[in-house]
Amino acid sequence: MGSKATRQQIVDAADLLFYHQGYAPTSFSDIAAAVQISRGNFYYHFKTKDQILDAVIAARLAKTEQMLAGWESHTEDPAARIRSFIDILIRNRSDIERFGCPVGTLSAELAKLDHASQAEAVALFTLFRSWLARQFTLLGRSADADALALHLLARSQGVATLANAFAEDSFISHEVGLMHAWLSEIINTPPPETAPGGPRLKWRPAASGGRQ
Amino acid sequence: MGSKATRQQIVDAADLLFYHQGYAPTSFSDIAAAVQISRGNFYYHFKTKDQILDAVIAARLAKTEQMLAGWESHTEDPAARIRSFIDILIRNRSDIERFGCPVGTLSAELAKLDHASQAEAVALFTLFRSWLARQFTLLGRSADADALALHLLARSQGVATLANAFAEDSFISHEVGLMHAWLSEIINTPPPETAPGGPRLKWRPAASGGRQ
DNA sequence: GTCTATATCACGATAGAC
DNA sequence: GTCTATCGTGATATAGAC
Repeated sequence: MGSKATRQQIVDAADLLFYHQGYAPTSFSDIAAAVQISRGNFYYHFKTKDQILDAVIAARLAKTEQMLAGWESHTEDPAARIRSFIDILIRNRSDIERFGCPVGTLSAELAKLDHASQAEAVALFTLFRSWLARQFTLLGRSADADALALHLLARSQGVATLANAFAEDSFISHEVGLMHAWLSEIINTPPPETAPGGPRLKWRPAASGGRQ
Repeated sequence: MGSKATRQQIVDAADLLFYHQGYAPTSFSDIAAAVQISRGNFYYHFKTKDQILDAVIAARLAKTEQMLAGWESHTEDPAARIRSFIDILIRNRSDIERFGCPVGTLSAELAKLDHASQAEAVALFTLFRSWLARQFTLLGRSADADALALHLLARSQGVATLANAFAEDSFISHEVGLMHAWLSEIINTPPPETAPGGPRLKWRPAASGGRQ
């Protein structure tokens, strides 16, 4: 087993533990035990705990970029891409009910700790924010694309927080339904600061080429 | 200075520190330093850190009940009461941008810690939830009052989380505007599972007695 | 009720053998 | 690259003087 494999194992284990337990409460011993290496060996790969955090955030950024790129390549329809985002809440439901959203809870924890890497954690949010804003722009909402992106991000964050607190059966699916309805209304509503009858959609469904 | 005063000082200081730093990262020394007493004296009032947490949660519950009762006594209009809830985001904006929502962040942290008092932290959410549901019931939405309460709670939680991450000028006020608009739409929309023309509002504004 | 002093332990981090 | 052994610190918590 090479060094890269061990380093990767550490990052993966830390990623999971930071999500499940939080950053501050997770000790080197916890991570070392999960990877089944000694604490001493640990310091060959990372000098400080902060370095592990940075590596975990970098890994999450890369993984998230990959996911967003995957959604973009999967369909040309910006609305369908946004629906992929909304449905994260469904796909990750059991994890969210137990541990909340990995982005939101890490950002909140680092903010309280006044941690130097908080800005990098927020970059994870920015990744979603920019990507969503791009999709809304493609839908002809360039004027308020960023506001719509923030709104949708906030909605999903709130659902994650309350699902974590209450973990009730139909709450997430109900709220996801509301978010889909909201998106449909956005699509069928003229954008702000544009006279009715003006350019409505920058994106139009292809005649018959769409997968869906 | 009597013992009750010292105990109260400890609870107040712990309340603030748990909000600002989080529960786990806050040490006895931090609290003792804030109250300016010795660590030894500390243990005369609280045997364990968990006991302080319980006292802090109990204090928050009492304070929240008082706040909600105050809103109820201030106006008979359930919609105005709900607007008081929404506007917390405005009133506490600077704190929320720095530390997030005290209810949501504590609940999330205790969930990750698998802490025994997590249920009591969730009780804080339940306080708002039941209160909001009662107001929606008064508005004639008894069929979906709880769902509306959860929805509004989630919206405000999401706004708090993103305001904490980004802390941008107009985000909170913009989202609060959307929440007010949503409430107005709720009021002017026939409730579900009730035929149009049926009972719409259980509460009606007084002929001229209202303050607003 | 408040203090000083101390016990005990886990933490992050280092040194050095292999 | 991995290990054992260990240091220094700060944490919770206790004991006992005042």
